[in-house]
Amino acid sequence: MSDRPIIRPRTLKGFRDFLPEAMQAREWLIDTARTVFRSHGYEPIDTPALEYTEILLGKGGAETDKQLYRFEDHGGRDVALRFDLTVPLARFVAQHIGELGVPFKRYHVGPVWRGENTQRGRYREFMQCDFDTIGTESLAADTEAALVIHDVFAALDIGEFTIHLNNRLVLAGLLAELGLADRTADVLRSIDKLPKIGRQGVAADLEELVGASPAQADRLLAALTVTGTNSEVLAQVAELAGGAADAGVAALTEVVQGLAAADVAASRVKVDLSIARGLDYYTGTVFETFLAEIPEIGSVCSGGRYDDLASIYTKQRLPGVGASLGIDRLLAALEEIGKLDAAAAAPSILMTMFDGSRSADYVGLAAMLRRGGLSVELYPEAKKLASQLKYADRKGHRLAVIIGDSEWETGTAQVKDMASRVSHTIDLTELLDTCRQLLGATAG
RNA sequence: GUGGCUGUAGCUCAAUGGCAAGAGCGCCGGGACGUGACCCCGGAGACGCCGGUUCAACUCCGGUCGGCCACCCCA
Repeated sequence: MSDRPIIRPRTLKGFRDFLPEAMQAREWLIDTARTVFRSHGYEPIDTPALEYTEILLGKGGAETDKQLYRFEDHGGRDVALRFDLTVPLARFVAQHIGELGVPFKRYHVGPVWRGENTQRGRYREFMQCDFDTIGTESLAADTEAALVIHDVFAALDIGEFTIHLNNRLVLAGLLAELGLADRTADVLRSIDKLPKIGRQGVAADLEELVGASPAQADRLLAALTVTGTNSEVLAQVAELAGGAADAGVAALTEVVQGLAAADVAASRVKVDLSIARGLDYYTGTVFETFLAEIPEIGSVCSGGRYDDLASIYTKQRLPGVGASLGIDRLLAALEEIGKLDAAAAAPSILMTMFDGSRSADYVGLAAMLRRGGLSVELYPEAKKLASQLKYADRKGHRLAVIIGDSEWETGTAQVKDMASRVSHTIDLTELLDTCRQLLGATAG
């Protein structure tokens, strides 16, 4: 015993520990996404957490905008932690595209860091999960990206969802037609508030902040709030834009038709011209994904097409399309609507320990069961049985194997079904079969 | 970045300017000493940190480090 003062255990603001329950949910989510990515031919990559600051900031990048964790390393280099996975991807493809070839499809799951203020669902260290196709302008890649989003959410089986589609060219055409093209960024920021402050609010915003005339605001909002089936919406918008949006409308049409051909339910795809976010950055198709049960948390998977990923690192033009799954936001949402229970991967058998001096025998039996394809955890000490069973209960084990002095003497074992509390006494030689049978019987 | 709220056992929450800070759940032990529900008994365990006011602070004030909420900003 030392009387040294102890250091208070704590984590930095915005940084989190993950307990097993939370971590299992994360792994389930990421594993599911990974399986879908691979099924479409996306390959995994990783890049360093730390990069040269100039790589991350690019030319004249505003450090304050990115809330960089930036410092000088031991060799005097100016370095920083990555704040997203897109910039590292740009550097990565610029550096390796020669050996990779195009099209290059990758997914990347990893932590990123931003020193910004924390709030609900926003941390300083958080996980991003991106997938992108680099090096092709074909709309087939856009369609595939949307299809991947669809397949991920279908595989997660967490209720209905809708992928909202827009195309930057449609809005660009509309704005050009209305004479607002020179104020695109401001207009987009206002449009973005549509769900929050409503049509009246945005109209006021457009007039006051952007300087649009009431007529301009009205025409723009009329186009954005067109309703109907996807093809009806597209037809109306084409008309409202007077032909200026034709390229965007054609692209959207092709993606929508592609998804239909892949048997994606029409209810899960919605052409939505009010999606403005990210349009600054994207140049074509734009996606956002909403969960039917909990739309208020916003998009849980967003992305789109960009013309040129890596122009600051290479002269080769590298267009691409991809999206990012909001892991933290999605998990928070699933917890809220109680969809995380199924995620707990329960181990199946707890081997209790009665006599510490025979621990080798318990180890041997547990190993035998594992060779038989079962998951077995051996309790590490000969604590009283009630404690061991309680532990089994807490860990979600379905069976407990109990072998004490009397069982050793008779060459038997007790196999206890945790749920029914029924204990079966069987011959030791039947242990594997009995466990298999009980697990099979209670599984369905 | 701005404003508001908040910080008591592992968790969720009480009370109080003054010698002994309570509960439920959880944990440990026992009753039934080899069977996880329930019940009974017993036990361990806390005022985030620093400073100030005061005869006296867990309680008031300030700071700090966290947490929550709204806004701002951004994907």
